[in-house]
Amino acid sequence: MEPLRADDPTAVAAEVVPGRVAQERPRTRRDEIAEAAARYFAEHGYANAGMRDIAEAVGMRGASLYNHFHSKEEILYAIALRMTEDPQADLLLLDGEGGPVQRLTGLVEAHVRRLARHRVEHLVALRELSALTPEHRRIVTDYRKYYQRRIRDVIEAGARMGVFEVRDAHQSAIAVLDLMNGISWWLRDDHDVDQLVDDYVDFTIRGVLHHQVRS
Amino acid sequence: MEPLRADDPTAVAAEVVPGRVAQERPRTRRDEIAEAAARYFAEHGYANAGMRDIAEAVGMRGASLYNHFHSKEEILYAIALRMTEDPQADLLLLDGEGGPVQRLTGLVEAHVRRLARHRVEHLVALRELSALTPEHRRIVTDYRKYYQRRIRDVIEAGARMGVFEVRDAHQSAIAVLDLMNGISWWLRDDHDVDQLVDDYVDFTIRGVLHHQVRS
DNA sequence: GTCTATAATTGGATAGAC
DNA sequence: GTCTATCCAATTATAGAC
Repeated sequence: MEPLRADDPTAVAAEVVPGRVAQERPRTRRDEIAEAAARYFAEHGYANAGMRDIAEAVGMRGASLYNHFHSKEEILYAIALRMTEDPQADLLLLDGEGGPVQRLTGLVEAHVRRLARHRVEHLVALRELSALTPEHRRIVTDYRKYYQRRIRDVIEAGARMGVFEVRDAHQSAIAVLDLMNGISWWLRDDHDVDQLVDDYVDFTIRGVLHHQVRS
Repeated sequence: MEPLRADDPTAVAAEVVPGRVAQERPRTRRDEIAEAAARYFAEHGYANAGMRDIAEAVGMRGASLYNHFHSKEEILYAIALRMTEDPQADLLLLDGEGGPVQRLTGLVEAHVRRLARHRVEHLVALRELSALTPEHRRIVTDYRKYYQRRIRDVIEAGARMGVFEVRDAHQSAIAVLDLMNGISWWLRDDHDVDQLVDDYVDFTIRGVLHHQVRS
């Protein structure tokens, strides 16, 4: 018989409809562990992190972690899931006010700000995908694909209206995402986030998508 | 007493002066193992690859690998070193003919083509940096910093001449590199490389760096 | 240089008291 | 829910024959 444990994160994932705003939950012990683990994973790599290391970082013994997570992989999954699930809420911006330029600009801003806020978790989610179980990896990947598809669609709409100039909206969407996600590899805490946002709106909207600012 | 083994890759690294063309070596058994390992690392992750798995992929037993490498980490290091050392040769293009635009265009082309040729090794070198020993990681990182610095310098030169329009050459160099390196995460073998090169020259030179093609 | 066999250690996970 | 103590599986790496 399976003992009673913390909720399976898979269940949480199933409840969230892409495009819906994720619920703000109260900060639990689980979250605290996941965050400490993310910091450790980011610095030493998932594989080089022992359960004892993670436990120490949060001030308990290795065995106690199993009251909050079934396994080490589940900790990683919780991190990766959060970093792919939460951004789905930002996709509402693509149905918001203005045309494709304003909408996508809003999404880029939100994406970069969120990434700056959760730099380590974001890095871990990107880099350690291959450490997830196939099932968990699939769930995370599906979210990512949906997010990318939505961006491609705005780009396509903008291209049809003549505000973007692209050869292939799919390829451009990839470029925009790679550009933004690259940030998590080198961002430091002392970076000016507003400046960062400005730069990346410029790189993506005016750069990759060749939007001409009308004067 | 240390037994006689394959050359320490560190020694190879020390011989190469950044900016010099790396020697073309005859294809050794070591290279064969490293390539097979890279494919396995790319698919399953470095940590999930056992020496037995790598050995099987190349048609031998686990113990036999130790005739070619001192450790599993050394295999990874050989891969990572090759993927950071070889591109240094392309930096010669930055001292070549034409102005900053032509020179950097040439480098982007070379970079993307090289990346397409060695997609798996490139991905592994990027993603598994944290699995290297601190010493090895430092060597690889130093090469990368030098490469990035050289790109920043051409961008700065182009900006001074008015052919590029950038706020901060350093930040632009990062964006250009992130954009290109992102390719290794999603590239498939059936991709049209010429098309890819055209797209990424456009994304970087005309996009990120805002170079206006004079008509 | 490759093999079989095995040493040695790490590290995820569990048992059961408190 | 946290602890101590421990199990046990996996796996890097070595020994020594061929």
